[in-house]
Amino acid sequence: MADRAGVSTSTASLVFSGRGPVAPATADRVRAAARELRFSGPDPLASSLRRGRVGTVAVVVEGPLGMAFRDPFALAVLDGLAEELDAVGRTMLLVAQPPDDPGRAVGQLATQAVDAAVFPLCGMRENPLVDHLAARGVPMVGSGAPLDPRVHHVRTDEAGAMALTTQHVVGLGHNRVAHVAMHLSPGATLRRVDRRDAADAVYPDAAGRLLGFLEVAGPGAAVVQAPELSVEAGEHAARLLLDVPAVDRPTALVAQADLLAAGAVRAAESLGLRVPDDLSVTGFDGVDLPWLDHTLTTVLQSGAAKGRALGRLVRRSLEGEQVDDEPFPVSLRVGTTTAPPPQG
Amino acid sequence: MADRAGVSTSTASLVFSGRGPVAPATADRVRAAARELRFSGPDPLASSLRRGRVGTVAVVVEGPLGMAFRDPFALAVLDGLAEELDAVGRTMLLVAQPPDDPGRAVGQLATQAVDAAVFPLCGMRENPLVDHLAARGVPMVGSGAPLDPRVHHVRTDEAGAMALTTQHVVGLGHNRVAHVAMHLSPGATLRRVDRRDAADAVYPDAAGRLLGFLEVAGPGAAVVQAPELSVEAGEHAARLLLDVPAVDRPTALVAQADLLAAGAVRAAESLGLRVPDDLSVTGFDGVDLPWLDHTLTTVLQSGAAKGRALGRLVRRSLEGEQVDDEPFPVSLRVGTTTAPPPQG
DNA sequence: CGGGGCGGTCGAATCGATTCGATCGAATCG
DNA sequence: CGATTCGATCGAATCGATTCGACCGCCCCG
Repeated sequence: MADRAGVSTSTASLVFSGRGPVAPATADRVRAAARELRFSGPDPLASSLRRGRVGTVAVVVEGPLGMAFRDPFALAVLDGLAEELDAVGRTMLLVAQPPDDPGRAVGQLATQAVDAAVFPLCGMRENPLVDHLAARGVPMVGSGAPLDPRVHHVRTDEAGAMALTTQHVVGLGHNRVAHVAMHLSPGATLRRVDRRDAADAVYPDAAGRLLGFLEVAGPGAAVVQAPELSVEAGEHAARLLLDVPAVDRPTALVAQADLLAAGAVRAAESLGLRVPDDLSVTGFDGVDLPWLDHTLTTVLQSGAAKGRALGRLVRRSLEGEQVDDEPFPVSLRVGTTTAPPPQG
Repeated sequence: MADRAGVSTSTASLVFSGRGPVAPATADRVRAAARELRFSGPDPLASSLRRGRVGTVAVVVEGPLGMAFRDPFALAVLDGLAEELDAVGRTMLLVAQPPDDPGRAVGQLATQAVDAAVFPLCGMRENPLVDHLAARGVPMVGSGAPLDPRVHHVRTDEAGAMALTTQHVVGLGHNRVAHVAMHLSPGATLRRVDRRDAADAVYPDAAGRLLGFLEVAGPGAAVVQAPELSVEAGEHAARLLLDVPAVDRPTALVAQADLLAAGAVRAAESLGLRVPDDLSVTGFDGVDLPWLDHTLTTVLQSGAAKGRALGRLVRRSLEGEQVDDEPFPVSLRVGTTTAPPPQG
């Protein structure tokens, strides 16, 4: 402690925080003494303990970081969130919550002080972490379906959004429309699914989109679940749907994510199908895929804007405001991957 | 505080930390009282203050998060790091350090308690953050050139590694070999650079690789600097080198990163050049590019392994060991993007 | 039967700030 | 010239644990 400058700790504190009235001369003496003693500011821990806030917001992502951030959309959300949190001097504590052991994260966070927690990607239902944080009185915000009333949400109408692209291809005249869904639960495998699977789903965004699709395409439409959110997974899933006799082959593939849609485009090309002439493909998110030689027809939602919306919710919770869920708008972008179905 | 269970705070602490000897009956009473009062464990802040450790490691990345993590290699490093830190119960505090205002991050971290700091991607030289953290006595580790003696490094021989691919294409018979470099300094622009630029570079890894290339290819070889690490930037840079009369056109492009190399492949294809028949292309890192129809000839370094190595260095620093810099091995992977130069 | 050792519990000091109320001198005002 | 106010500074309580040394029975062994 730098009270070697001939002043009390109280005054030194006043100088560093810049709060109370301090004579300029005294302030200079304190700063000089601090420099001399190589004192680099007040101890963050002690300071936080007294003031009751840490300046840290937990960001919970599922599974390995490398996997979660393979999705450009997630990155954009993170960016927007960081921007908004930066503005109020908060930093992000990254917490990975492996789907196969969601309790681990509780142990991790139990010893961590945080001002708030964000579940930026749609969380699962019945997350033990939510219970823990609620007990500690930590405000929580998330995006995705409004699952838990203790979490404030940036809400997307997943079903309605998914209906946008589905409606678009149906409107183009397609009547053999199939669906590539994201994984509905942790550890999901590549397989066909249907309406009933939506009810058991752990991830409500995937389930919501699935229902939105079936609503428009009809309950009999073929659906394949991709085990993870990646181009490869999308390719495999699409191949399962496309590698059949031509008469049964869908003429349009509606995917739940751009990454999956990109995989579908690749699958089509490797099977000798031209997009969009032989097959229409749609995605979801509107991310930047510079290596893809098409502009995907997709549901446009700005990841950065979503991240900022989450950030604003955090800020408001931190200021003690009563916050409501906030709707998040999406729109249809018609690209170059959809066209009327081939003749005959 | 849950000493309503009829015990002192000391005993309650013993129960929660599981350290001292406590009668099973007492422990149960304490736990019951805790549950009853909805007490969710000791306050992390107070606990950290007393014990002197927080369980948090700062991870400093340059620029917007979304940008930093666009590079799959960076993600892999992060994953490896997370894995190793997880094992010792440490979480990661993400700190963005925008290159145009490196001082910002100091303000951010000044109010944050951390046990250690990691500069996972090669940091810049003369980082003010390093001064601040050194003053606080926070151990630091990083990868990249061993710039600052206060930072312990996982060290890669950038020049030697870059020589690997360069040597490979020269060995195949190429004598018009050009180079696509990463940005050498913040705010770099797409332009030709040469040996002299390496001396002024802020990012020593890019500079090291540039020197390694020139060492083998000769000081007269053409070099273009890409302004950022992305496929698009690589494509533009490559186009600058390739879109010239055929007699002047390089027959091999040696890139400093796989992302740039992928861009170079795209540039070649859009110019009607076949890879590897008309043009050989090499990369650096060995990341997974599922959408690329080639296996890049590249310098293989495991991002996950590098992250784990960083994590181990952190652990050892935390245990108070005297740690040395650690060399990190790389190897040449010959893929399908290199071949002897076209005849004539 | 008495002393040594041990398991269990408690008091009190400590970690390093923030902050409220008190104090004190000087300046202002009537 | 006395009373009031204001600005600057200081003391002490507080935030909520951890942990060391002390204390106290009880058991075991000589």
